[in-house]
Amino acid sequence: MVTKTAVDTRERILEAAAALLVAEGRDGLSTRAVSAAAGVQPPALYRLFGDKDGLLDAVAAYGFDEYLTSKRELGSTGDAVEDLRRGWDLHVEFGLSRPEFYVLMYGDARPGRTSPAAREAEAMLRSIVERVAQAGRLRVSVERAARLVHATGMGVVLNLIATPEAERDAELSETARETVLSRILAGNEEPTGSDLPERAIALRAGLDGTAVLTDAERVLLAEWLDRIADA
Amino acid sequence: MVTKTAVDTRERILEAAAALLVAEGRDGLSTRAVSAAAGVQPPALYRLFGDKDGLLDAVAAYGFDEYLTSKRELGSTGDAVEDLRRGWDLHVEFGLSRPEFYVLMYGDARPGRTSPAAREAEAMLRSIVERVAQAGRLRVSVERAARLVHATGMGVVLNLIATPEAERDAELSETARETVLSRILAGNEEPTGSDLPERAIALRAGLDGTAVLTDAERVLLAEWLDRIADA
DNA sequence: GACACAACGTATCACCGATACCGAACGACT
DNA sequence: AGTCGTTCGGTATCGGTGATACGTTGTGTC
Repeated sequence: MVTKTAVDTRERILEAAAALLVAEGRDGLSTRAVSAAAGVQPPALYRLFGDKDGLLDAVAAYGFDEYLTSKRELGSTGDAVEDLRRGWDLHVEFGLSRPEFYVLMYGDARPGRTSPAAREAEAMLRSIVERVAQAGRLRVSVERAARLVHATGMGVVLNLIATPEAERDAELSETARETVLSRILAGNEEPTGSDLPERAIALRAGLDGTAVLTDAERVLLAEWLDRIADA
Repeated sequence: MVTKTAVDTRERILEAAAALLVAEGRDGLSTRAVSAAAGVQPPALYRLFGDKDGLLDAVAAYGFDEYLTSKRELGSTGDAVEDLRRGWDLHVEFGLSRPEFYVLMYGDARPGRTSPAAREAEAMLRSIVERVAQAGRLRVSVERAARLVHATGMGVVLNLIATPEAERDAELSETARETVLSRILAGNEEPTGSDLPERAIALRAGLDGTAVLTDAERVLLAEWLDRIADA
């Protein structure tokens, strides 16, 4: 048997804490229960994690990383937008399949504080968004796009977690995802056909102010738009 | 002096707890600190609120209701969509001006649980969304619209609260709001002129499927739309 | 082989949520 | 009117928690 290093102890504590979290919920994560389950004395936790909050942060990051590595087949698909969709879905899937860890990451909010695991997730998202921007498909700043996606995704997952499983809206995540994407991506969304009239109406409503078209063109355009709108 | 009823005691406890929450943060809300600040014995809390969680729920609802009554001038404007916007802004404003209460409402998430204050906010939102639907301006179900708005709004506020004040995106809320509204509302938003190119792009993207225009008309229309889009 | 230093384990502190139990005040019934 | 039952408020305390002081043991170094 090789020497038992500090990193081993740390890993063992995190494993025990994660198991305890799944088995007994968040309230079961007392320093005593964790130290007992890991076969360690309470002070060891404080030496390794400094604080109970430090321990919780570490447990959250541990669960998150563990999930990520278990899904490591998620590589880049070459299409940055598709990667963004996958990232969203992976995020939601993590939240729903390991709600205790997700809540640990995002749930106990305190003003001005972000858990390291949440920051990690945010950084991953940002790098994907940056690739979308480099592909020329972003229509807002990387900063804003990342924030919008992150905030919305978090809200959706927390909402789903808080909703009893039977009452959940199965399509909420997808709807929110496409809604946000339609806002941040350059306009290449698929034509649904059904909302074509709305687009025509919207365009027609703002037509008066433009100087791009001549009066005659505008009159004819308006007529066509009305036909599309009434179709 | 009139008789000191139980409801008075309850109110006094909630006031003291709310003050304590603002002054010392959430960790300061111990049963002992609250009971001492309210001039009451610890068991009284359990008689009135049953539980510490019950107390926290009551404090959250107290702070939320107090904020609502302080902003009671927010009546119906007659325009349901405008009311929805105001409701969103009021929600965000509450979260940012009283983050401790907001976090109490939404922050300590637990799987399958929703705080009464959050349910109250959700019910208010749903009634507004129902009025939007009655006005014929909703494009998805009331249920889905309400969930989408609520989840997104919550995500935005929690994100803002977690972000240090100096780094916050001042327009994040408005962007998210309009993004969600654009998804759930039927297309009759006011023309701002500046997003005319987007409308032209949107229309052009869906143009191929329509049989309302002749080929020649479509070619000319596409040309005009490109000019508008590039303006 | 002795020593300095770091890691470990015991014991304990102050505090927390929660409750059992007792006494007093109040109202109802005879 | 007097007794009694019931409900409410107060004392004291229980088990448990986060955190740490301090003695002890092991280890690497000179």
